[in-house]
Amino acid sequence: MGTAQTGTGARPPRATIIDVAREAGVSPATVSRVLTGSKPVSAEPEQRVRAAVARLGYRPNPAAQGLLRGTTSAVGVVVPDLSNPYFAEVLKGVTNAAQHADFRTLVADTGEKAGAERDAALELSRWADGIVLCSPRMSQWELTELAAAVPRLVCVNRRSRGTRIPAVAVDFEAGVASICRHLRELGHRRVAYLRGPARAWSERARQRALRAAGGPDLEIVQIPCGSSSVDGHSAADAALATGATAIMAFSDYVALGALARFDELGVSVPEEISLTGFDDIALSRLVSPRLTTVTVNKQDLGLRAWQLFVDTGADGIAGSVVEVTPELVVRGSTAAPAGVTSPRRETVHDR
Amino acid sequence: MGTAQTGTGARPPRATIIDVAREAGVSPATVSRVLTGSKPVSAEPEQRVRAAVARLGYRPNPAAQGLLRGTTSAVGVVVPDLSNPYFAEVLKGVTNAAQHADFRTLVADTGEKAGAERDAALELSRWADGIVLCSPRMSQWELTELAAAVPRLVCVNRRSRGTRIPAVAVDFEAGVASICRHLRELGHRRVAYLRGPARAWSERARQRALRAAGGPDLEIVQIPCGSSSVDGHSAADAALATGATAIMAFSDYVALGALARFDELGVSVPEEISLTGFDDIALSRLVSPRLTTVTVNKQDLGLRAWQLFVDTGADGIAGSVVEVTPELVVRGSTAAPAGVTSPRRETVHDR
DNA sequence: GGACCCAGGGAAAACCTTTTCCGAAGGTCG
DNA sequence: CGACCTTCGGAAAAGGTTTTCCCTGGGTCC
Repeated sequence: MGTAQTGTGARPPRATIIDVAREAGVSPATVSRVLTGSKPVSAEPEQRVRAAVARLGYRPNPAAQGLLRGTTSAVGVVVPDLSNPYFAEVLKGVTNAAQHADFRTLVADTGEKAGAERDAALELSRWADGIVLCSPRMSQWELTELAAAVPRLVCVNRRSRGTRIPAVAVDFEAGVASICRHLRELGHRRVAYLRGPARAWSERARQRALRAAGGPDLEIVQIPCGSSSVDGHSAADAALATGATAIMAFSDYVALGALARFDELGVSVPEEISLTGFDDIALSRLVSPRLTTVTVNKQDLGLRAWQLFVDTGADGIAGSVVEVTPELVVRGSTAAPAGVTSPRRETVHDR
Repeated sequence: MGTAQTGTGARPPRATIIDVAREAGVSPATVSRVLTGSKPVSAEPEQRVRAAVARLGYRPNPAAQGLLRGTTSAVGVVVPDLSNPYFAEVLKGVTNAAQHADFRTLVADTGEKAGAERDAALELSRWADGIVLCSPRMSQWELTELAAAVPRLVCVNRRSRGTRIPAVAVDFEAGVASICRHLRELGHRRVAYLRGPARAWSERARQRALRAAGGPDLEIVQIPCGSSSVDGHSAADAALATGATAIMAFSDYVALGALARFDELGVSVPEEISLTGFDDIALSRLVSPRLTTVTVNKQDLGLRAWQLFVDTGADGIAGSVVEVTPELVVRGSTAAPAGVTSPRRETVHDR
């Protein structure tokens, strides 16, 4: 009785617009007009068409529509690693926005392999009207070439100065700057920085910020590290050895690894050493002490990428870059260094 | 010089198979045969075709292929919440397997709204050859009806006894049983269970296991809770009030919330109370103490769902159900209750 | 040397929808 | 009352690919 086929066995071939037309006693053109509203249809045939559509459970074949319109109503999202909650959140942001606009989302995971990004994006772009490329690790040259080959390309967390590739990126420099300011105000003078992957664009942005923030009243010691929590775990000892009173990690993940190591070593945070992260992932609120970090709304990042995607005309113009300013959130993992009376300002909370 | 169009301005319309045929001096049929290998083509024309394809950067239009073949080479994945790393991992498993088979992955996020699942799956199924439905919250009746309306439907973590819907599910009962055994062997006699969402199928499976495991030597006290870490945080006090010596949480997330609460209260784990999770998410290894839990390979879950998807013929037969047995992993959050000398078996590690 | 068979390639249909073009009918204004 | 305009709906083409059908040419066997 419903529209759904509840039989278990052979599935009848899907009804076409011709079946509907026959059922309603009109031409296929009329059915199309009723469904798309491209041209008005008088009430009586419209009724018959709608009834026939419901009766047959007809839904237009997207392939045929796509063939004719030359457009797919889909957006492709390419991420380095779906296991990373950061990218999962960005994907969610894009998907939700796209769903709202009746767009489908295609997803590809490159497994953190820079070499796979190009092919994944190219392949996905056949099935989509454009691509959202998250934190691409590929070279600048490769990216430029890709942008020319893909109808619409939007980058997340990768700005390329020379090109006109639309991008939405966290303002890493502002984030690092606010962490540095926070630590300096607490009285820290020597900070160890756990570096991210050298090839990552966001790491280079952080380095720029560190050069600006470092100075006579804030010495920054660089420790090679990485982007995973085990990297942070391994690098923690070297960071301690520098004699720094605070450690600034590349990301929350890295910071959590370091935190686990300190726990093993019996080094108490923040009493003996302060620790900061970056990104504000969900876990950072669950560990003890809760992590002082910089928060970025990852779903918002995805949403803005979508908007950029929409704004970018099908002709591929528009090269706007959206910067998202992250916010410092002070929690329990930072304090004044031992021997320094904490400055009496309760709300260091940046805006 | 390369195949990619590096010009910045107007994008030329994509080359069609007819352009290639003209360029190679053959018919479109021959081009198709070269590319699909559907019929042998002699060496000399094949060379010309391949050269022309490379020169024009031709790639077949998937919409046209889909229209003709009646198939999309895509699989849709419907998840309750992409922010949940659990589902992100399952998605990754499906995507990787699909990528291997030259399939695209479409994704939809229902925002944990059971009412949205049906429509999302139905809509996605227009663009895909089938659907992988993760932890559906919808009613049994609705699920059965959906299975009839979607070409191929595979469920993850939801078995429905009456129907022949292929499914891959964690053996929650075995997981809960192994946790209970572990706690009993440590000497615990009274355990508080932080319940998951009542409507979740996996919660009902856990209840079955608890009924089997509970008995004179193991009393289980049920505490209403939920599935998020804040739920665990809130329910922790009630669990403590029961006087239980161990707490079994619905999931790792919930357990982490409870752990954070214990930290606030100054209740030490595992000395004063033992705590267990379920799922073994990445964070569980980073907190202190590290969480005793049951590990399930979420990507493997996705991979097996894909295999089931492949096995399920286009005619929709096959109703096999794959059960994945989770493994107990003992870490620092469980110990013998106070006053009980820990039984001397170092490796309680289940198989 | 002739007949038959096989392989290779071209023409055209089919897949399903949208949209343009056109024809017919009805209404309105002169 | 007639002519023109408007509105509605049908026929047909277009969109790009695959595949079937068929034809031609060359090789082989008798």
